[in-house]
Amino acid sequence: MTATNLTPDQTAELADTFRLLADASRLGIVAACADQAMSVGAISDRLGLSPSLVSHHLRLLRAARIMTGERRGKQVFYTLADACVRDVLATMIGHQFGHRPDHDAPAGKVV
Amino acid sequence: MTATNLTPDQTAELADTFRLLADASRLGIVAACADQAMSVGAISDRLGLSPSLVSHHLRLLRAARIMTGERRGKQVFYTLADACVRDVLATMIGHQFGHRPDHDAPAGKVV
DNA sequence: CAAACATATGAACAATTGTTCATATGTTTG
DNA sequence: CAAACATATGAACAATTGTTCATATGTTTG
Repeated sequence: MTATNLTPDQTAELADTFRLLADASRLGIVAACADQAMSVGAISDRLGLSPSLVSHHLRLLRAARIMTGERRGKQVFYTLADACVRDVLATMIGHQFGHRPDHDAPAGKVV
Repeated sequence: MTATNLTPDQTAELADTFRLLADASRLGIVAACADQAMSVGAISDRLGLSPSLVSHHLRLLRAARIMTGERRGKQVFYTLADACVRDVLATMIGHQFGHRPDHDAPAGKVV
């Protein structure tokens, strides 16, 4: 399946997945849990986000099956649900950083 | 560089990139141009989007250096700027499709 | 069982953003 | 140069969404 042949439905679904990675708080949560499972409180502390906010975001990530949570005592530990997002992150990190994107190129003259 | 060690700035920057892929119209444009350069009009026809809308989106994709345009006569042909997005798309398409995501899992009981 | 802790949820609001419509800019052809 | 075509841009609006605050649910410990 090549990227050119995506059905509108597949495109929309894929866009939905990207949308969940398209917020700094949420992406931070995902990245923080990429290597080891982390409790909500630990994520909250690490990223400096309120536990409530982290929980809200985790709900979205759970619903999209990007992350899963497992309760251990009072705490709930979250990890990436599968290798997919990890791979995407690895690809992005490998490419993205190195050439400065320097936002907002003048758009007038294209050529 | 592991995903866990992203600085807040890097996280925000990466999220910005994901945000551009997080809209069905824009992702459709990117996917359509993944294999060969396409004119604005051709993209517009293929996806059933107004030329104006396509142009607006292309401006964002250009500014983020995800796509580049080259004028040939009256038309401007667009392609992916580098292999990065192509790789990300390939990774996503490889993983994502096959296991139905079936949105909105009940969130109450985590375990 | 009550208290303390950890996480989850709902409502409300500000802010962002995708789309449309009208118009401008750039390019070729008669 | 005027007309026709292709693309780009700006303003305006509806809709989506991230965050906060208050409160609820779940779990352990005295």
